[in-house]
Amino acid sequence: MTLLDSVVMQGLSRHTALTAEDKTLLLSLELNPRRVSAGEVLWQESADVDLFCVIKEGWAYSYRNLGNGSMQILKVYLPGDIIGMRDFGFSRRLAGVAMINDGLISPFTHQQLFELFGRSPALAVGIIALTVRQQAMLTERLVYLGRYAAHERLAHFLYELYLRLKRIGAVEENGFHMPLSQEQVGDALGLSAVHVSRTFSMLRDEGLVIRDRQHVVLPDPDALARLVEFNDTYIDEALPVAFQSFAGMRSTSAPQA
Amino acid sequence: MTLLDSVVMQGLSRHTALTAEDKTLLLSLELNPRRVSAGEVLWQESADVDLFCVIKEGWAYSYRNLGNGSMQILKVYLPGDIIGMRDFGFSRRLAGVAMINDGLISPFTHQQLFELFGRSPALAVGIIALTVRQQAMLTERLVYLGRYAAHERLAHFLYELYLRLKRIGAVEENGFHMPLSQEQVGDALGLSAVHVSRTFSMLRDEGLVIRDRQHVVLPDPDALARLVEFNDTYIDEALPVAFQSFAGMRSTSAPQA
DNA sequence: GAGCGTCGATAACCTGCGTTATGAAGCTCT
DNA sequence: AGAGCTTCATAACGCAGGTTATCGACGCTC
Repeated sequence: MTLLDSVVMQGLSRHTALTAEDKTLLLSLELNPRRVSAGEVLWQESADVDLFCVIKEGWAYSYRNLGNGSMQILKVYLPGDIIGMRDFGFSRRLAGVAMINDGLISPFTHQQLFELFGRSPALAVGIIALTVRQQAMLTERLVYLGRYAAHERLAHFLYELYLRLKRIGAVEENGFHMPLSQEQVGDALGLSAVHVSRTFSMLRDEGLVIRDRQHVVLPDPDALARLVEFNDTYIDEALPVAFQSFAGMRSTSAPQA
Repeated sequence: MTLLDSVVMQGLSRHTALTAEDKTLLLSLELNPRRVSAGEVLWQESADVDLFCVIKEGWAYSYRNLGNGSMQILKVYLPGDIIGMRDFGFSRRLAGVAMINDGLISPFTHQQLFELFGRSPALAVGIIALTVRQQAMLTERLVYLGRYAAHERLAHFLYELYLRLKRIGAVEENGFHMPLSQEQVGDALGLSAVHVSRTFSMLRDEGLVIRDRQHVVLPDPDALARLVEFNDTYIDEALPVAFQSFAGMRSTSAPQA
């Protein structure tokens, strides 16, 4: 259902125009898919940076284990995301990555990535743009951790998931599957599991979030968006024009407004 | 005292080998230096991304103004840092940037950057590596905001400044000039100014930080480093070998261990 | 050198969130 | 279907850190 190419290409072609050759190159990244099970650690912090992955099915998260025994989840990855690009440019992993539920991933090497970059500037630009956007999401979370209260953090987190899932067609009637435990949500938001539970109850009482086990419904997404003043620049905005020329593209389509 | 080239090149040559032509190209970025005064806003959030800057003198910070009236400082920039690369790949600024004290900056355009990238893969790799490291520092701050107490955040913040300043020769006898107000430190760490003051007093009482107005001394930096379990990977680590070949470098020097 | 504005220290008070505990509901294994 | 595990809801309690206020020290300008 979530084929690698369709998801990644959808993301890329949003930014740049892709030739048939580009598409073939992209597909070459997903030649070796592998089943992974819930909880499986793809790599640990400080491990050598040998490969990156595209998630085809399932959710994953990157995390840091801290000296005081707690964990900070840095980012949640959904189908179609590329994992590990954060470590591009380093020789050791800055964070571990683990699967949240069962899934299917396609690992590829540094080598493959460099080759793809060398052969297609358009893809290089597209992949770098995706990476930059992921960093922007991290920055957004930083702002929330620093300056917002628990209910705003949680609302923002859920709304971001909602938008990202909608883009990959995983939202139905404003509802989606959310395989994270409240403990994990807490680790992402810098809250205790207990307080996440309290905060869910609060959002429920205000009619903003309905949740039944792993199913979440946002009855009025716009109301949530207003609550968190959601800044969606980093999710959808097109590349600046200067990029197009740098990529030396045989582009036929104009960037979106 | 802090010439652009010496600082940036020092950072770059740590990662890659630079030819004479590379150095000339780099110097071309600093042809139009401009004096700026304390508090001056270099650009606002949402402004068009037209240029980037190298800081030659003075400190700056990037920030987000929030709907609830507070501000989150994302990152403090020191002499030799490149500002604005966070927005590379976007057409609007994701954050504003303002000067902390009087300084000297060298703005350069998208155009110049692309040209430099096209002419020197080594410089492209080096600059991207610098950008990636800055992102890693942001991630580190995110972890601290999420999971550490005030005294640990402050200690980490000061120790990071100490290391970065030492690299550019701005530390003398474990002391350095720190032009941030406690209000600004609070905005960076997600704390109130009052609590920053309390926390400074605490660290003073424990003999870890001595401060007199804008002068900060860390009597025992190693003790501080242990307190925050400082992870300095992202500050000094060399590029992975694969990068060297990708850059197609006429390299004569080997990367550091 | 008097007046003013900014910055920092400290105190008093309040609250949001962490911690610990308990019980209920669902999941898995046999 | 019962044992044991994990997840979640809710309550009781304590504390770290926010808020407000006051005062002193310093750095401006005229």
